[in-house]
Amino acid sequence: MAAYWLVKSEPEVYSIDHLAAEAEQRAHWEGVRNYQARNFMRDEMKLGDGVLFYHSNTKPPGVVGTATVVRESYPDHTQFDSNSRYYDPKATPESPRWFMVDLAFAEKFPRLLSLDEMREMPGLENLPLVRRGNRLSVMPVSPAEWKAILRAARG
DNA sequence: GCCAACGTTGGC
DNA sequence: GCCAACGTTGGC
Repeated sequence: MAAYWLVKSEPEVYSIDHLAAEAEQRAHWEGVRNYQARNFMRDEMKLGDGVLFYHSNTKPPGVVGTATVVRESYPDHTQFDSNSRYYDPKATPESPRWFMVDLAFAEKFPRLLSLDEMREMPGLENLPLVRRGNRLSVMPVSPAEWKAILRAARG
């Protein structure tokens, strides 16, 4: 059975509309530079998994839609590119440190489901997103949480 | 723009 | 291997 995830992105950098506008509506999920988030992508995200798309650093922050994992993990090429803001001088092609998956656009919700609303919803207490001080940019979502969020966001 | 939270780095 | 300094995230 497919698993579920949530990924964060600053919409000014990369929004769900950017993803929907890509060729074939799919893109590399590059630039993740946190080990815990990387491990989820590298080891656990599987083809066909569902992904909640969250807009951070915006007013208000919240979940705006969903995507699907269409390619499992492989090295993030931006770690080798000294011109990239994601360059990592300690990474080599022989021993890559950072990984990414490919995501395809699936759905844009009729409205943004805000972080505040999710904090009020029963059943999301264990979602890292709603925890104070949380900074994880890729996190697992349980089937029950997924269902509750979709129901609330679709109205 | 501020700043709390927290992950990472590097000196020892 | 500890931990202070530092940098980043991300809500507000």
